[in-house]
Amino acid sequence: MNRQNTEELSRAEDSKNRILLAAEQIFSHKGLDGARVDEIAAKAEINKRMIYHYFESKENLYVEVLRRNYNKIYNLTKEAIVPGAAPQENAERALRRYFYFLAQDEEFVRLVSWEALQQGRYGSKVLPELLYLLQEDLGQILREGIEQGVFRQDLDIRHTLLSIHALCHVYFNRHDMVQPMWPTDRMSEDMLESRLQHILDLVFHGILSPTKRADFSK
Amino acid sequence: MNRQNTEELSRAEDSKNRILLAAEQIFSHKGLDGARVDEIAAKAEINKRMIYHYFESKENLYVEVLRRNYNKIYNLTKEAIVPGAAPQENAERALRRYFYFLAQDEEFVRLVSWEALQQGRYGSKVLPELLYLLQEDLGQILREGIEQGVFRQDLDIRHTLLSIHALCHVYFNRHDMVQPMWPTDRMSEDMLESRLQHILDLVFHGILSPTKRADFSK
Amino acid sequence: MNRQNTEELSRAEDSKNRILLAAEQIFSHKGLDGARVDEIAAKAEINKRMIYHYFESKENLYVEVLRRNYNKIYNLTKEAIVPGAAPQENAERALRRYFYFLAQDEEFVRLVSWEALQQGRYGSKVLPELLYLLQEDLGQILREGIEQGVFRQDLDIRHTLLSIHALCHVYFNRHDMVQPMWPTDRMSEDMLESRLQHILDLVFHGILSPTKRADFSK
Amino acid sequence: MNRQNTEELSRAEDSKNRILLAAEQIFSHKGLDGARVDEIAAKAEINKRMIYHYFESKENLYVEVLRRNYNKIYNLTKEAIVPGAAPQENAERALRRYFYFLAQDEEFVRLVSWEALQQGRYGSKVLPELLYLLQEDLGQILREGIEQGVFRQDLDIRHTLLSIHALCHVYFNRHDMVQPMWPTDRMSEDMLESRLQHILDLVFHGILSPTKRADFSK
DNA sequence: TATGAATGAGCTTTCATTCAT
DNA sequence: AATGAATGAAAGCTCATTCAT
Repeated sequence: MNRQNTEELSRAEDSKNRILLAAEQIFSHKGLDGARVDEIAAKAEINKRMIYHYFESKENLYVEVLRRNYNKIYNLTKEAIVPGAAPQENAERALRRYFYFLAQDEEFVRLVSWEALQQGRYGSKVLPELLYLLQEDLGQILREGIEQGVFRQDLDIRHTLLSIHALCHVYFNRHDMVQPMWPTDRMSEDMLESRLQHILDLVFHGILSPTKRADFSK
Repeated sequence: MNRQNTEELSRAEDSKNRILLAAEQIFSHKGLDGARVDEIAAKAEINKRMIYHYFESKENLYVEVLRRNYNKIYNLTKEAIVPGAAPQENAERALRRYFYFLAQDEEFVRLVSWEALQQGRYGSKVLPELLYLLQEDLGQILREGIEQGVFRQDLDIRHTLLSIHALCHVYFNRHDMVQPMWPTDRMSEDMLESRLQHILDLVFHGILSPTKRADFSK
Repeated sequence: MNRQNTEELSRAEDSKNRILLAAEQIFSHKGLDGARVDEIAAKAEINKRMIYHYFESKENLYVEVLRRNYNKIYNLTKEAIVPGAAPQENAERALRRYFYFLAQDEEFVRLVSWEALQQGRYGSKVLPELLYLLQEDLGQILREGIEQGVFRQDLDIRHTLLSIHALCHVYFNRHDMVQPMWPTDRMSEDMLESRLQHILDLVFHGILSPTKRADFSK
Repeated sequence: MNRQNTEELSRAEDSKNRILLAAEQIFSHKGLDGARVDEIAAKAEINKRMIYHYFESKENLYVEVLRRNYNKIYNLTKEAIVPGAAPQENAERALRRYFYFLAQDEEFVRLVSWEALQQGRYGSKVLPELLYLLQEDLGQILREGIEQGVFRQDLDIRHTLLSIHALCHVYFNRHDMVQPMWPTDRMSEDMLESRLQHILDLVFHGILSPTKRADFSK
């Protein structure tokens, strides 16, 4: 009985998962309005009815997909911070981790972007966590760096966080711009690393404290 | 007869314009799939039938809106370049102009973003112009700066252009992130200027050539 | 222009009417849940879409049908009352009128019955008018009759009204009981008149005041 | 093994009963079309599948519920007839019994009404029994009364039976009319008794033979 | 006997598009 | 040039019913 229950449960759990996975792909590519429930059902290889059984509505399924995705970054940067390490080192580690997380999961990037355009109507319940992450973890690194005199004293932390976010996302986001700019495969190891290096370059040599640089006469 | 024709024509022009304006607003806020032809007709205060008369289909109207918007930046940065002026000065002028152009026309920003997510399916015919602008005009400034030794010799122009784009757009794009980060009105003069200053800071002190800065030991 | 408008309007009005008529028939026979929008559209010889254009939802169409039907009895009994005439005469006239109104419009009877079973969920907004009619008009006759000593002093007006309603409706309502009880056509002139006579008999000789009858020892 | 079988059987009986009870409630409130199999299963606290196991289909379950209900009145009035008692006394006893039977089991009333509206499509197999009851038992009393000269010679038995039925049912049927007419609880002891008294009054003083009343000049 | 998961057919509703004037 | 009315195709969603265990 117990085993049977377990089996049953796992079958249901499996179906739910297949739906979520299919939905994730389709929502991330076509958005909420562009996605078709039939298409999701077909991709999940399940009867459309089950989608409503498990998620009640298309909109709700979308929110669930969002929630699942936002959860992915919960523990992402936390681990990146090594207490006692140099702020610059911590920052680079966190940034690199963030960048490669996005590289690994373009669907996440796209979902976040759809949400942004839809004015966060659906994800607003789950978005704050993303901001929390950026502001608390990455922000913490920046604050420490400023205190220790490694980063510029006049650094605007919030703008900097937004900029880091932008510099990473744009590469995965703006498919349409990136593709025509480079002949190489956008997602090749080399290309990724070169983009990350550019970001680190840009970010650090903009945020390094004046004492680290002799001439800061703008 | 002639006068009547003129009147008719101008009335027609007017109708067409009202449709385009209404469409622009609605498409920019809801995307192609989210927009409703009825809504556009209502906003344009015109009979729905006229939309098909003038534009043949919803999709076509969308492309027309895109084209109109991409045209806006044709002459944007060209004027920003003052031949003979210092590259840094030219770059700042162009960047400022670009940033305030976006600030003035958020609908443009949003339309471009929708397009990006839709994999440039509709705007692909018109997008190249945007890239042209960035690569030719702003890119030209960067190239000159490198040649003149003002900007770093190892600067990746393409990445830099993409980054500038990202740093500007993100502020108008990610409504959902920006709003909760600052208490002040996102579009107030002060906030806009502070964002622009941050971008200039970040960009320049990352791209200035090593000779301009004493210590560039990365 | 004006004529065109009139024509257009009447065409729309006509469509709306066709929908209402078709809906009335189908709702009255199958109820709200049993009715199919497709069936209504087919019967109205109109595109299903128009139903939603004019009535917004199936439920709303149902309410509209109810309203239309309840309106039918607005002026029904009012005209039956001849001021100054004997209460018994007025009552008979009103009752006869009511009975033949139901006979003429079985759909009305059925709609009212569906509503009753659905606990007046949809018609509750419109039902009060029906009650008003019974209580004000027919009730007025009864009150006068009591005052004039023609009807029993202890007559419960509300119960009597309810009973009159029941005695009339049951004949058109309980198709399933009536049909097997009589060999003749339920709706033939003779049958209708015999039913009405029975009702009048039952009602009057129950409500006539004791002074009109020698022995009222129950 | 035997005991287990017994247990299984009684458990089965119990399940069947729970289903029937739940179905009765839901069908009586929402009708065949309005009822949901899921809802019935939930109310019966049983797996939906069992409904099909025991009853094969929703429609079949409905018929079973009807049959069960119609059976309730089998022996209802039979016992009411006391041979040799005065017809009026017997009639009153039967009528009272019928009225309070309905009062006790409103679900029965509602089911009968749904059936009537659905043109007796499903109950036609079981309805005759109800008619039998009325015509045989109550009808018998009326016939005796006429023979004995207690009831009017010109009394139409069938119409009278139909009327009695209507006068009783309407009170439990037309929830929507009754509720707004009285401030008191519709089902309170006082209200029920007052309704019954009204019916008896109405019925008897309409059907009592002329010899029992001094003046029957219609 | 009992169950959780699944299904297909069909429902209400929506939408871009076209007809008739 | 302009409009109100109408449409077909397809969307989201629901339901009675059955499968697998």
